[in-house]
Amino acid sequence: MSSQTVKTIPKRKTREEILELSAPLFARHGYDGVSMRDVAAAVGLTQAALYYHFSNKDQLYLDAVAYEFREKEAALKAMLAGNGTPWERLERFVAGLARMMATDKDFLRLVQWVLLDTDEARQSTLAKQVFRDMFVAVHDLACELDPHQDAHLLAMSIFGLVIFHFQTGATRKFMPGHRPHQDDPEVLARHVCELLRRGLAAADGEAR
Amino acid sequence: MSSQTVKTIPKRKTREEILELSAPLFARHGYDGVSMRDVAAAVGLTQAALYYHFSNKDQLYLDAVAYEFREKEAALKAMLAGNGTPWERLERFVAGLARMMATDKDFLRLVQWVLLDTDEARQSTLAKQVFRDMFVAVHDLACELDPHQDAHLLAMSIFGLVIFHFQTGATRKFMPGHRPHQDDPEVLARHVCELLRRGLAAADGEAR
DNA sequence: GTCTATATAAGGATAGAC
DNA sequence: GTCTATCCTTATATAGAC
Repeated sequence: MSSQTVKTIPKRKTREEILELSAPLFARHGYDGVSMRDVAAAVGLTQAALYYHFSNKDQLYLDAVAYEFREKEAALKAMLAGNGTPWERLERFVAGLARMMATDKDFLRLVQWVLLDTDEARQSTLAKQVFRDMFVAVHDLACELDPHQDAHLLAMSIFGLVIFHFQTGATRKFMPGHRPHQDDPEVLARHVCELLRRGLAAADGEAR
Repeated sequence: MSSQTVKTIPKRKTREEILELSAPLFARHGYDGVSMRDVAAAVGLTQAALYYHFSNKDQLYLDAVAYEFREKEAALKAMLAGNGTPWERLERFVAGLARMMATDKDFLRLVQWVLLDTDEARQSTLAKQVFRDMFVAVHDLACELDPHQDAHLLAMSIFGLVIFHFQTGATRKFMPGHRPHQDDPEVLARHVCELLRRGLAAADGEAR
């Protein structure tokens, strides 16, 4: 029945599929490490078809990264929403961020690529788009936690404490004192929160 | 007079020059972002000449990174040597690392590229070669600072607190609360040491 | 040691049929 | 929307002269 072309249903499906399948490629190999041929092969199309959906490789990359980041936006915001004391919210955020970094390696790697990007325009676009909201929220939280500190530095330190552990994930296992349970995001979150709360002062009265 | 060929004098000069000039290129654009043509142009040779000194691009890259890392090794070790209380040594190290990261952007970027490398062999080689000695020293220092904590996690946190600030250097200026003096390595070092010493407990008796 | 010239492959991108 | 076919550029690497 119905010889009429049923073209209203699968509309725009391909474009999203391209973004979804190319994002992991860019995450693993970076912009220069992925060719249009690679993307086409992953999606199951020819190169030429990609140019129907995106004007060029740069645009495809930019959209793929933005797509991946948009996917994470809701989750990231949820971590910082809600109520409770500043410390409770900090603990919730640190635990959530750690869990996300442990779970979605591609997202972490895309962040790293963006940080290494030398294209000013591309970097500022993506930075503002992804990092800014996130940073603002943590920045405000930092203000509440300790009004006397530099909130900018403190917010960055909070991110760094969590993210750096996962950035070094692959090389950490060659370092002394490594034990598997340190890869557990909950263990890391506890470590970070404890450090933020009291520093090293918790220990016995070691020299100053 | 000696008609014998006097080949002992200018030996190996070109090879080192290639390494010295290509390392900044790889630092800025990564392995895939630099072609043999680029390197040749930077050194003032033709592509073909590069293959006299290195068997292929991979080897050139590996040697260039190792060369750059070896250059930094002495400076890094000096930071951790010497005597004093653990806290004094920590402060000296944090300040030195911050200054190095602020000064030598190329070195920082090479570290980031290595962390993103998906080639297991290449990564483990470089990681052990550069990071390990460094990490061991900080790890031992962490043990002295607080024997009750996980020294592995603590050492990584110390690195992360310093390095992450510089990794985000280019994007930090788009974030709220940014002021130029935060880029000063001394300011950062003080912030990090203060955080490590007392955490946020320094503030007034905020909740918990 | 470095050059010129070239082989061979891979890359981004477009034209035009269907 | 997707294909085939193709163009042009850039890339790694080698051969052989000097």
